[in-house]
Amino acid sequence: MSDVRVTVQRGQQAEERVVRAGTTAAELFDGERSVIAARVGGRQRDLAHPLAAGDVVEPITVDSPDGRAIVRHSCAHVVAQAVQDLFPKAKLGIGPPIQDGFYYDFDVERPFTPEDLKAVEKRAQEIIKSGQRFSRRVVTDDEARAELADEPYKIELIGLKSSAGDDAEASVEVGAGELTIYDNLDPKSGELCWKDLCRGPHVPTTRHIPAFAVQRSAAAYWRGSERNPQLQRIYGTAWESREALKEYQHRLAEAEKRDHRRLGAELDLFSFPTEIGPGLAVFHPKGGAIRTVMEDYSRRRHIEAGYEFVNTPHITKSDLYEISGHLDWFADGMYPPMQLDGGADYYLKPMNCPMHILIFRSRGRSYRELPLRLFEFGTVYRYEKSGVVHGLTRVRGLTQDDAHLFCAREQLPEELDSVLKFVLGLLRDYGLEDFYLELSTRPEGKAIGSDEEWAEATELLREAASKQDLELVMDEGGGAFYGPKISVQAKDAIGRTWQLSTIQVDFQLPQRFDMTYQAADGTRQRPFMIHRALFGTIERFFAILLEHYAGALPPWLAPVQVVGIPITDEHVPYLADVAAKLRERGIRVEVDSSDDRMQKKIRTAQKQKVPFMLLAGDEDVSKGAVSFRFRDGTQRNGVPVDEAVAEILDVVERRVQV
RNA sequence: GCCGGCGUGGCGCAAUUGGUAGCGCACUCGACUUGUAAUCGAGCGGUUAGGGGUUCGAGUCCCCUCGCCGGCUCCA
Repeated sequence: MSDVRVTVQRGQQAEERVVRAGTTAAELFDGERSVIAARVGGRQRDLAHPLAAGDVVEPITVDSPDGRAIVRHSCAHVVAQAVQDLFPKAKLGIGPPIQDGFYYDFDVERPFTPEDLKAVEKRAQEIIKSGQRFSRRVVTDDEARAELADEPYKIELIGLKSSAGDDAEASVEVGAGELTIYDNLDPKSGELCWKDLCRGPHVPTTRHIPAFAVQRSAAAYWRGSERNPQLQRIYGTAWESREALKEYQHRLAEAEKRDHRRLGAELDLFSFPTEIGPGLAVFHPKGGAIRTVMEDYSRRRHIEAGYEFVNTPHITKSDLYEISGHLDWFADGMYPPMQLDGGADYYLKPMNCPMHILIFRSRGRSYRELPLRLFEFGTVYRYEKSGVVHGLTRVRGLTQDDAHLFCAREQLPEELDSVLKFVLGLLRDYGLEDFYLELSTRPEGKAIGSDEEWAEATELLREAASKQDLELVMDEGGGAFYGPKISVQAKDAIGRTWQLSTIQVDFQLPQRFDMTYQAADGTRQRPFMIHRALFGTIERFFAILLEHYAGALPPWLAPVQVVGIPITDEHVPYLADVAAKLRERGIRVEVDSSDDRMQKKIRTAQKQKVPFMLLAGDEDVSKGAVSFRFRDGTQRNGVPVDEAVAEILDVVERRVQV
């Protein structure tokens, strides 16, 4: 056998190695237990892959993003094998790795019960322990069809591969080019235990799945279309170690504690009375206090940035949405109309833009007025499908902090740049720091306007986005029907991303509504329109902030900023005086004069996540002082009242977290 | 909209094989007056989401409706 020369690449370091021809990646990384696959010439391969002369080989370790995905993909196979062991009639769908885990879809006679899932997890554990080998085998389409005659969904995927090439939804199973089947072989006898159509790669044996858990089951449409049959999907997770799995489960528990629906009830912020209807929230006094601060600060900043405030009604005749085109696209998502005034259809308003356009159109407009920036906290109603309403993040009645900017063509680049800067600046003031931008382009098949208009609008947005010194991600086909959009994606305190602000360039509605202004040369010109929501919706942004801060809002946003806690009843009047001083300066302060003991009052305020507790007993009273207790449990005693007031005011005015 | 799960006082939970609803927190009243996360006692509060059925008897079993939860689809 001849020798071949290969390059082992580790990060920036490359190492030349001479090995026997036919040497596998596994042999190359012999003894490196964390290596579970390799990238050969840029393509992910099994460790059993034989190397060829000139190959550049990179190890893929189990704790890398690619490595985890491979472990999860392999674990999905094990779960599928377990399911078919326990439910021989189950037909396989697809089973890809996803963020933090994997799923596998099955066509089964009845949905899985919690007990079924326990049994599946147990069986999967046995399979993992048995150390079955993942063995790759290239097959022709016809061979695959013959072998998988009992797996109708797999057959369909093979058909997709030959017709559509690299179909995204089928890619994990069949990939592009050659078709492969992975056999799971018994380590001792070599006997075939299970097999699945799959592109791979996989870990060498099931023992290379260090830690996993079956999480839940849910229905999912085959190939993501509601016209297709529903399959039963099992979600699971897998990690490089038991510790990593534990940490992940801990993260899930933390996220659950931050759930805004839970915090909303615990902190008495809002509720969804069933008497009102799904997706229709009421804000309680404390939630109302937060909203008011959010809105007031936003208003102030909008005034500073040259916006003008408008107000528009909540219902309208259908004409508006016929002209705008919303009725063509979104009639299903609107509340059905009421017939009034002898036959006119009145709709609850699902969008503010047409109304703002009518304000623009209410009189002749001059170029001197542009850019005209109209802003409104506009409440709209959308008939979201019953299965999708979710806390405050997906509701049926919502308030957009909606602005429409009307400007001349040559003002667009400057206006887009400044609105992006404005948006990002304001989001930072609310405590979000980590952003990236997403550019959504024309949605195929459901868009109005010419290719040229779309291209121009998209390019304008791209230029504005590229000036912001932020990562820009493309979202092909994700735009609205009337124009492309930039969305601002923000990461929260536990690393989840939320789509917040959207900025859209719209060439269409100004045409549809025949908007004009008079230019300097006396001609009539068509204005350009930018749609912009900053929070997106107040309700949703409220929820995001609540989860970001885990309910412990920074003092400027906290519904109750200060609670006075007397050591005994005698000290209530003294604290009432302190509270009055704070209240005069606009601080939201309460004195707990209940007949609870002082310790209990501290506990109560702590659980309500109040930023400042001010305690006062004889010692403080005699010195004209108060004692601070902060949310983290630390305290500062004997602070002169004026100093305490000044400190609280300072923190609130600077909008910092404590 | 689709699939599955769930629905017990304001909140969190309990109630052996169907036998007639209980606890903690909160709330009200009383006592206590205390220096940094729960004082003690008493009391109020439920047609077990709503409706129908099976049964001598239903919170427990069956059906329908409503709502919530987890997903899918959707998201102007």
